[in-house]
Amino acid sequence: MAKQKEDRYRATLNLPKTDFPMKADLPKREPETLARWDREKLYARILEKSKGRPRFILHDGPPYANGHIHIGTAFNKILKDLVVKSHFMLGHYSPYIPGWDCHGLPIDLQVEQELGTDKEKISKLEYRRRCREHAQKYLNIQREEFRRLGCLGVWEKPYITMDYDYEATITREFRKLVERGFVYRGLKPVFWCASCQTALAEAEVEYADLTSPSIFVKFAIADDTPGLPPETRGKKVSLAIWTTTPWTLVANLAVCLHPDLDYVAVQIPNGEVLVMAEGLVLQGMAEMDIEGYQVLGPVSPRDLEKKTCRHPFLNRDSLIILGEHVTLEAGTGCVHTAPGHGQEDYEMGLKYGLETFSPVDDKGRFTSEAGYLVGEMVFKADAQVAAELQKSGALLKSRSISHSYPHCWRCGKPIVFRATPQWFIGMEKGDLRKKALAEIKKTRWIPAWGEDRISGMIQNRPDWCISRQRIWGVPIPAFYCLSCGEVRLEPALIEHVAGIYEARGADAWFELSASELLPPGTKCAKCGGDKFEKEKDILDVWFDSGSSFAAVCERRPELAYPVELYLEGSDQHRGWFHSSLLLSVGTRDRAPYAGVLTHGFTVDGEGKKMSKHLGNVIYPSEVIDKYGAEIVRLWVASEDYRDDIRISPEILERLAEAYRKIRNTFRFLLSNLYDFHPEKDSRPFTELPEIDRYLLHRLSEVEKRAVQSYREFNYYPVFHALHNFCVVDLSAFYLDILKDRLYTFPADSADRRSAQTVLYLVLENLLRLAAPILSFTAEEAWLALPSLPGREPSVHLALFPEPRPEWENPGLAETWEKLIAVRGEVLKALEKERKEKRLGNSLEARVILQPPAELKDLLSKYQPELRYLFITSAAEIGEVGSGEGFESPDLKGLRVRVQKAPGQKCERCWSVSEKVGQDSAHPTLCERCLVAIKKTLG
RNA sequence: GGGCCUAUAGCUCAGUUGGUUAGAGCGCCCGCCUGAUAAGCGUGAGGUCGGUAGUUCGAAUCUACCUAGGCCCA
Repeated sequence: MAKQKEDRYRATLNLPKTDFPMKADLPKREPETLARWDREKLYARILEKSKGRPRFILHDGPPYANGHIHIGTAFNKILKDLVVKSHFMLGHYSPYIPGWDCHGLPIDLQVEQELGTDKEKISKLEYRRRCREHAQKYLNIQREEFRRLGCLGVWEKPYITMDYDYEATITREFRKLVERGFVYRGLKPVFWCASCQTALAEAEVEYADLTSPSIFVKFAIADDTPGLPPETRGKKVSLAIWTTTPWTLVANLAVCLHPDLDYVAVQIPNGEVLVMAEGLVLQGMAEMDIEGYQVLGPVSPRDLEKKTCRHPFLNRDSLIILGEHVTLEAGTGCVHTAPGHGQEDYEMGLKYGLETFSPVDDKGRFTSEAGYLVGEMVFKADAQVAAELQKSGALLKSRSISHSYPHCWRCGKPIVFRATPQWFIGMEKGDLRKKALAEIKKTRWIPAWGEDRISGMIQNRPDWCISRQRIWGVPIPAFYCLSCGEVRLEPALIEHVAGIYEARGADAWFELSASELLPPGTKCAKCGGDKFEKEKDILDVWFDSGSSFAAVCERRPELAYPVELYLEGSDQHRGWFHSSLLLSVGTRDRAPYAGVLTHGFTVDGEGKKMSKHLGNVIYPSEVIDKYGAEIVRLWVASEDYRDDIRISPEILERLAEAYRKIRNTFRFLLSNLYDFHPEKDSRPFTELPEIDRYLLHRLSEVEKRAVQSYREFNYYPVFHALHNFCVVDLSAFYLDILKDRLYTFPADSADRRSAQTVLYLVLENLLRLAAPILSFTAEEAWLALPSLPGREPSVHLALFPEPRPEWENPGLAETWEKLIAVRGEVLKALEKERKEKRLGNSLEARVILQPPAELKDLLSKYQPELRYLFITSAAEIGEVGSGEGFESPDLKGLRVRVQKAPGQKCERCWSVSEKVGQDSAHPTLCERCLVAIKKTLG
């Protein structure tokens, strides 16, 4: 209590007081808050409280249960949390059920690698058990990582695609598609390892240099084919093609030209004519060692379309087709096309109705369809094909080259591209493509260009190949008759299997025999046989996650179908949005969502992709350890997610600074509310001083802006509005001016209580507005608010502030904005004096204003307020001679003179007054403080 | 190579239907205060709007091309 001499009156001031720490200590405090939320079952209470309100469902896109989360995953989850929390506070029922995608290749491959050669020793069932374990392990890890970010949701009961129930639903959704006739079996080329006798996924293929034959071959065409120049008449004309896989010529069905490239007919010394792309003549002739050739004239590729050429050594024709994939990079511009042996070839084959011809068996040997080459290994057949070409005179040139070629990552052998039977969902069946496109139009895409993007993809995509030759997934529930080979893919049988899955999961497919999986007494409809074999393929994982609207939204009582929003990165236009749309349209004739929001990808400070190689990777765990999850949340809220999202040490440092400013503002507000009881001390709005009402006007503007932005899923305007309000309106203006009133006026005076009324309202409302973003800090400050019965025990149980029309006062705002502009000029004048070393603290000053005509009335009217507004000891209206004082460059005609304020500095309030010393009992106090302490001391 | 998208001060963002010296906050420089103190306040300096060429009386804002970057295909 014993104050120093110069602090005699300190005890009579109402200085700020609070336990709310300036230092956030987020990495330490956040886990404590999370634990408390857990204990108090905060999320259950939120759901309970909002039950019955209009639903707003954000359906979670399941991340893949593999590895730790990265900064992009964190961004995505926090963005979802902003949507969900803000919609709760907007007055919705917005339950969030997180999910995980558990089946699929990445886990399958990882488990396979971990097993190494042990894979051969264990059963498929045991293998799947290990995959399940792996998925569960990472699901648990990621769940903790997501929770640590402060994201709320039903974490104890998420949806999991490997749950038995979910697996049964996948199978039932598949059944519906079968029922509706979307599913068919067809051929499609896949990577095939002849040594392992297995199909390979893209990820299982490694590229390495390989020496291959490089041959140029003639495909003869009639000399009177339209599109050829007249000079070719009577000559032997051929399309020249180039290939590095001669054996695939056996399966050649077409030669492809680019519709828009220039082609020419070239006569070579033996009198024959070759057709090739003009841009490749020079290079091609050199490679074929042909000299002395002569270009006869242009060839029109479009005229050649659907004409035929002659297979070089088999007794059949090949079709001439057009494709945009043809390039001038190598070869001749005429591309040998074997639909059974190449992806582009396959697609071109579909387009032109060619057979997916692939006369090669599992072991990489030609089948009888290949005629005399039957039984021959395809790579070994290269030489025989070359010999055949030589014999028929179609071989232009043969040499060998070294190039990059796909190899099996297990056995290291070169692989082949080979057509195998696969299961498909037909895009044209039941107008699937058309219906999907129509549904896209009805959906709200945020940003709007998402519509073009996904429409383009749906427009151009081939049929969906849904079969995968792996183990870790949901089996395709087809059966094959062992005696006649007939395929059985029937709704009733599928439904039977789905029923089994409910109790035992899809493992049952591997555990039970075909007869155990089929209803008793099932017989082959064709041959009457009763022995069946199970399909070996599983479903594409996109089928799993794409079924979530059925497995989750329709089945969880708190959710519904369709939902309001799907929200993921823009890669999901090809992924989850896409598969969900096709499955939902295929089974229910509508999109599963009313809206789809996409965000960009996280990149570094320069806008470059993050990679270990570049050393620019930022890990969420590191940011959390250094700054806290709150800063990650602030980052998510501060960036415009429509574009790529940048993150760098500098960005984080800036955000940490912005955070400190906001936190300190909260703290300062709290520290001046220690003796304020909202119920009994609040002053009526109409009796508040003008500046207080002006501040509430500003607050209502910020509220409107922020709430509107939340409604539109725009978060960075909220961040900017809150930050700017704290910095500009509060810290630099209102609070700075208010200190005098808060500290020096009697504690219970109307003036001080008015100020506190505003501070309380400002803080209480700012915390609500900040809560979705600064979930930890808003809660911490909320709990430090002066107590008020009936207030929600957590800020996350509160709603956003209601609009306050009575606070809005544009006329008042206009007046005060003018005063603030004058204030700015006065501050410049004061700063000028300070530079001249004539002034330190502004309270040493008296300012004299000479206003221009348009400000004269205003400033005269507010003259008594001005000294407080400027935080000087006096402010008067008067004459300032030209050339004297400070002339405002912005407010034309405003002149400001700064003088030393006359009198002495009051020991208590520090302002300078000529009336200091009037009372001999308090010789160091000014007139204002005399009044104040008499009230305070009684 | 194709589809979709992005490009305003060191950072995060504003810039209505093209029209006076392109704005805000932060950061930075310098200074003040010491009753928000690992705080608070103030002044100031920084962009010609990714580049080029057009349309126009006039463009950051419209068009074309180019460059850089991102996602998805190939």
